[in-house]
Amino acid sequence: MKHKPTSFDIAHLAGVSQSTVSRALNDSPLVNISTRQKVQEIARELNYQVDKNASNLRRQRSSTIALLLFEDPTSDDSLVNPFFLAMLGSITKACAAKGYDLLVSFQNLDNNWQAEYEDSHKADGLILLGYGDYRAYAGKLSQLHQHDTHVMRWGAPVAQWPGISIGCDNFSGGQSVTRHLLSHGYQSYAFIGDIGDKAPEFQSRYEGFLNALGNTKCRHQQYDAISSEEAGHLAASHLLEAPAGLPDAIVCAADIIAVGVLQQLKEAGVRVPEDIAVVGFDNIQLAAFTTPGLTTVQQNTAQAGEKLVENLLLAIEGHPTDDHLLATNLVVRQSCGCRAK
Amino acid sequence: MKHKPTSFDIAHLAGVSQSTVSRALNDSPLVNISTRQKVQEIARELNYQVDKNASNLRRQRSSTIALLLFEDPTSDDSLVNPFFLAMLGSITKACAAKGYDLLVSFQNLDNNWQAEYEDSHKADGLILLGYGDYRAYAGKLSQLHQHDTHVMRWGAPVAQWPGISIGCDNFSGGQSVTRHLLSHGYQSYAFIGDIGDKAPEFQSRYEGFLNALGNTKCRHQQYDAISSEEAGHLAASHLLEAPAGLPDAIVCAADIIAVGVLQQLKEAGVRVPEDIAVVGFDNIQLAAFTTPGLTTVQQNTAQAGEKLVENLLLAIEGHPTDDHLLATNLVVRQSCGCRAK
DNA sequence: TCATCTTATTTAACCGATAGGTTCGCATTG
DNA sequence: CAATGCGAACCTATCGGTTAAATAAGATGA
Repeated sequence: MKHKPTSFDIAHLAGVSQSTVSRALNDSPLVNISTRQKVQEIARELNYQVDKNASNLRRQRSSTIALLLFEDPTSDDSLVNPFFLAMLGSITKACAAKGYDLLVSFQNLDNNWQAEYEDSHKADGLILLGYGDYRAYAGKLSQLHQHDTHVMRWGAPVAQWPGISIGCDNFSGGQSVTRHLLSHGYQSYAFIGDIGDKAPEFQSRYEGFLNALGNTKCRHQQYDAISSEEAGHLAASHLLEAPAGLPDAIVCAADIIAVGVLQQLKEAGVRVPEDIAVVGFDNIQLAAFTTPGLTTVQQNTAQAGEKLVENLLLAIEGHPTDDHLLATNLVVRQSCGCRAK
Repeated sequence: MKHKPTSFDIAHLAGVSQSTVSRALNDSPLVNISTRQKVQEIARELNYQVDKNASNLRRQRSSTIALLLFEDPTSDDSLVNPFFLAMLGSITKACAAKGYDLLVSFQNLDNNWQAEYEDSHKADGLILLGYGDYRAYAGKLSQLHQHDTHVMRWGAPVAQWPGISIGCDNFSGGQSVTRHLLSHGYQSYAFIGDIGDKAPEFQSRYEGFLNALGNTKCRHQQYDAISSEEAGHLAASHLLEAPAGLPDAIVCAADIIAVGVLQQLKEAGVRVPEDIAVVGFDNIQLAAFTTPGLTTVQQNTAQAGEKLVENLLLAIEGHPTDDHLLATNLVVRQSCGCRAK
């Protein structure tokens, strides 16, 4: 057998027409159960596989989703990435469960995603996973939206931005980790992380932080820092030099920042958690290996992937969906002052 | 304009036949340069994109490569993964550069990859990226080979296994890191890592280790360990209990193992590198954050991705290729005894 | 001037599966 | 006995390109 078997080959062997084969393989009730089985049997023997391209062409859909990862070249991706890998894993699995394939690509903002993937029928919809300076692609988003592309974005919902997004509940995450610190009895707090428009996630975390402190008499301050170790260094040294002295606890908007903070404190001879508590956000794998182990907030990536895929498929089928927030999970280690396990 | 523009729409607008449009868009010299430009101009205005499915169907190729990640459920993937993400990044970029798309999927060994991807014309070839117990899929490999699937595998070449593989030069990597330790003047060595058939990479690293020690009078021993932190713990405690006492230096077959070793040594009150040197292999991101920083061997993932894609495309085009080893790069930190930067 | 060769386009045959419409055969019913 | 109903399988147009083969118009040469 030199050439790949087609449905005609099966039709010939089964003594039926080719269209009957197609129906039989799709388990159509229009064809008698016995012929159906006979056809399927032959298909199995021949190792027959329907040609995806022919099928897609005819059905005008690809049963494929494109996952676009876009990165801000200025950010240190080697430290952020693991989170996306976890997402990738859960997204591929969710896609597979729904019978969709996943096309993955790293993108820059210049590309015309709509044209590249949806117009060409390479994919039925897009999932955007990005990090870095978000403002850069707000314009892109509205463009996609205008084209009626089926898009699902990972990240915090932003009122001004068009389209649907799925993200973790940064507010309650920030709230719960702060409450945990409060339960230790700490009186003064510092939040390290940008809270401007370009970092909506950090902003929500900060709001959760503020909300938790709410009616307490605790003092608090805030320092800017992008998502990087260096920014953590810098912010920590500012804290160390502050005339007011160190707070009891530091809430970092991201684990990477916390890692930088821990290093800086260590250099300065400040002990964690004896002298000061430090917590992060993200639960990157590194968090389990810092000394002391970093108490942090974990995002449910498995659920995130499922939700993204699920809602995207709904959108493709024409059902309207809405933004969605996923619950976070407090991961307690030692940096908050809890005893070692 | 309600429906997606097709080549017929362009043909109509340009006043030429549809086939001329197709040729013009493919920059065929068969069509006059002026009509070519006119057609391309119109296509641009309409935001036309060729339908990938139609094109693929006719050309009998998909311009897509499938990347199959398969994992051994017993291994702790959260620690191994970052390496694969780096590979993923370089592979997507290499594919994009060659005009190929990348389909990504996590797989288990039961699936019929050949049928799933190549027979269905979803992809023109496969790249296998796996870890864990390699024996499990040796059989799978020969199956693929029998089917003449176009496959490229990441990993050490194994004589008995069919198919081509691209891997890093584990031998010279093990050799160079061991030589570096020798330059510190250490006299006795331990290698931690499995050296059986199921871990061909570790085996090569071990051989490099032995080769470096070669004619020296240095003593050396070896302990089994799979690629996990726990295995590192265990091996280290064996070392600590050994009547012969601790060696001067430990070469771990993987960074994760080294991380476990470092932890165990720390608990036992053994200082690194003052009392004993420890080195790893892989340069996982964690290696930069251990205390002390882990000296290790880095694999060139960017080059690896390129080579995998390049050779796979060659295979698809029918040109025979051969196994390929990539150079490694020694990353010196403090755990080997070198001063802090 | 007519035959010959280019060059530019068009015609038409696919690629392989899907789905709407139709036909065929057989059983039921007025 | 002819008319009707119905399930099962078949016929055929179609999806949107690609490309070999056919054709038309224009240029070259004897």
